[in-house]
Order: sequence, then C-alpha cells, then structure tokens
Amino acid sequence: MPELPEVETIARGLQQKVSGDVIESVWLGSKPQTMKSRPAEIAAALEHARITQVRRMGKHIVFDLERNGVPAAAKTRRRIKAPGPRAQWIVHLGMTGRMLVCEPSAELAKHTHAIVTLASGRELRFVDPRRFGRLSVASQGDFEAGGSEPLEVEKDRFVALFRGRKTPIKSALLNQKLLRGVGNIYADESLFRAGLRPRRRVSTITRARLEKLYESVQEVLKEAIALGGSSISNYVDADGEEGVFQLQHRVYGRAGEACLVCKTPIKRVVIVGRSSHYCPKCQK
DNA sequence: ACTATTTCCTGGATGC
DNA sequence: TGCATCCAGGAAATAG
Repeated sequence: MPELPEVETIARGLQQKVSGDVIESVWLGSKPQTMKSRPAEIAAALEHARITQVRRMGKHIVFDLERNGVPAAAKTRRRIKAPGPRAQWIVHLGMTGRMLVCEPSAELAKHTHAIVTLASGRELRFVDPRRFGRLSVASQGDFEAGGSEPLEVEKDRFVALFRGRKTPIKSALLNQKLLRGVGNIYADESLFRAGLRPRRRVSTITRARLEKLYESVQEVLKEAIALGGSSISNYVDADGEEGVFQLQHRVYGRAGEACLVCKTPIKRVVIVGRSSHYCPKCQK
C-alpha cells in the first residue's frame, strides 16, 4: 500500500526514467471509476505534451506537463475543455496501483487501465488490480491546495492543525485534509514513537506531546524514504526493487508479538475501519 | 463545521 | 482438494 515514502520512491524513479520524454499517444481502459477526470480530458491533456518533471505530492504522483506549441484548437471545438499550456497529470496508486515503464513488447499485465506511449519508444503503464487508484488531470497550481506536506510543514503549523479536535489521533493523522501522505503503516509507527495510543483523543494531548509527534512523523517518514519504503502487498518501486522499511516496523503488523522496548504483546484494534497496532504499556 | 460510517474492488489467506 | 468466506485499506460519498 503506497504511502508517502513509497510514492516518493516511485516518483523519484519515474523522474529518472521519463522526465523530458514526450507523450505520443494515450490509451485508457474502460473502467470509469479509475478516472477522476473525463477520459477525453485526460487524453487531450497528455497527448503531445512533454513531461518536464515527475514529483510527489502527498500520496499522489504528479507529472508536470508542457505543451510545445501544439495547438489544441481542434479539441476545443469539440467542447473538450482545452488543457492549459501547463497541465499536470495526477496519479493516485490507491492500494495496488503500479506505474510501469517498459518496452511496448512487454507482456500486458492483467488490470492494465492506461498505456501512455513515449517518444523514446517506451511505454508508461498504469496497472491496478483492486482499482482504488485514480487518474486525473489538473491545471498547474490547482493541486497545491489541500493538506500540509508532513516533511515541509513547520512545527507550530502542525500543532495548530490538530489542536482541539475530538477525533482519535490516528484518525486525524490519516485525514489527508490536515496532513497529506501519512497512511496506516506510518501513522501506527509514528504514534508508537511518540508514545500515543491510536484511540487517544487529540484534544487530550498536550502541546509538548504533539510536538513530539511532529518529530516522530518526520523521523519515520525520512527513515522509510531512505530505505525505499515498506514492501508489503507486493509493493515495488519503478525498477521493481523492494523497499526494506518493513524490517523496521515496531508495531505495524506485529499484533501479539512482543514490544521491542518492553516485551508487552502488541495489541491490534480497529479504528476508522483500519487495523491499528500499539503497545499498551509504551503508548498512553 | 465536524465526525462517523459505508462503499468501492480483487487476490491471497484462511476455514471447513 | 476445492469452494466459500474473510480481510486488506484510501478516500469519496453519505449520514448524523
């Protein structure tokens, strides 16, 4: 399940492989729920555009596109909203989404929902069995609004985002409108390091402890990025390499196993429909 | 304005 | 062995 560190790893790999390349044609599959924008709009924005940069925002991969003097007039006449000269292709991988860069001759994976052919002769393919992933297009800047980037937000702002909320801290960490990029694994790991139980109401947490959480979130995310993310549920990066941060997990997926600090068995509870793991002794 | 719950989706694991 | 059932979870939609 790609969260911030996995998406960062994938985006860096794609930046290496396809930035500067030009999109020649686009094929989109017939599963409408995988498209957040209208398919015709996605195709119009991508075709003949140059990929100037690939980067991550929250859990999204952003392809910055530039159109080099190719008039979109014909498309405009058909009332397909003309993509601006500086559009963005936004990819959300959901649970099982993959972005593959491959030769056109490469075997077509089951559940391939989009194929983008590149001027370099390669293809960029979006594959997603569970179909929680989404493709969309936006104008430059539109996507910047939203939650704060956990690795860029300042401490005071982080504290202000959470203060006073009645919801469990785990729920707040997963709320992408507050902080974007933290998912189930890194929420659990951050809470363990901050000594906070996932069910703890945000409003009962002291400012000092929220500051500790801020440090924990950054620490966990930075360590995970350095290790290429966590490879569970078949996650691999743009080169098919597995990350190794799962070996550093202290609570996630360790229900019933001994806490690495105090040996107390790790508990598992369900919050917001997600499994949450914590040490009942180390976390309050 | 918030918060909680439901829904979408398939493959791998588990159960009988 | 084979089939049915459960479970994983991000975020949009819905309900309170």
